[in-house]
Amino acid sequence: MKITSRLLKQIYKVLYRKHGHRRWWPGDSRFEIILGAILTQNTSWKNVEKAIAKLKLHRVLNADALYRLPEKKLARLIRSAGYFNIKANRIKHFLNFLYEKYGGSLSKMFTRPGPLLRQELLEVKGIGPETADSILLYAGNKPFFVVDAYTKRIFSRHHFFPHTASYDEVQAFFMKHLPPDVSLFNDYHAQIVHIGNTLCFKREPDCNSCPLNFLFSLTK
DNA sequence: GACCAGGCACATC
DNA sequence: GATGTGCATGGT
Repeated sequence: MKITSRLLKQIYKVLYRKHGHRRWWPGDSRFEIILGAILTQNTSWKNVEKAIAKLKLHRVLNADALYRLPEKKLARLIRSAGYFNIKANRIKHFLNFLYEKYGGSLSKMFTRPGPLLRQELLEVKGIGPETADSILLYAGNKPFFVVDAYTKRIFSRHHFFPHTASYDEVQAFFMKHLPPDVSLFNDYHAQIVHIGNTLCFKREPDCNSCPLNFLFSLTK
């Protein structure tokens, strides 16, 4: 318990020393962060950036404009992010939720206590646990640890938990062993994505290019 | 041309 | 509860 906690903190320290604070989420506004969280579902960030740039170019990267924009047009604008029909629909579901429940105000939405807001977000079609937690943490500054494919892959491969662990189990693991610090949760996830993006994923257990093998070699 | 990317909903067993 | 499938573009 204590050892795991120390190890997780140590891992973060090594990553922080190597990369500095990653300054996440990339985005100029809370609304942009939320949109990015939906657009990046199972999609590389580069493709999302193009879609966001297009929304900016067409001056619709705000709740009011997007709420009024027909879904078909939205789908065309976000084409580069992949799954564009599905994602346009998901964005519309979120906007309907935002307007019906909070009059279109993110400030109002984020006055809601974290656990309650998380529940509400999960009821929006198209917002699953990772997207909800990304919204809560990166747009709302609420201490929810974001779990993604890299987090599961890297840490299960190093036996912190079985690879079959569910999202909630993995999240509970990190939140049990780390203090509920928004800045720490913010950067920890960002660091994990960074090593996930930059290092290889060979299947050999002793591959020194694999993220945590690489980390442990630094901590020795 | 195969494989992957910062998931999610839905069907089926 | 676990497992499989569709959704889609763009980079390697």
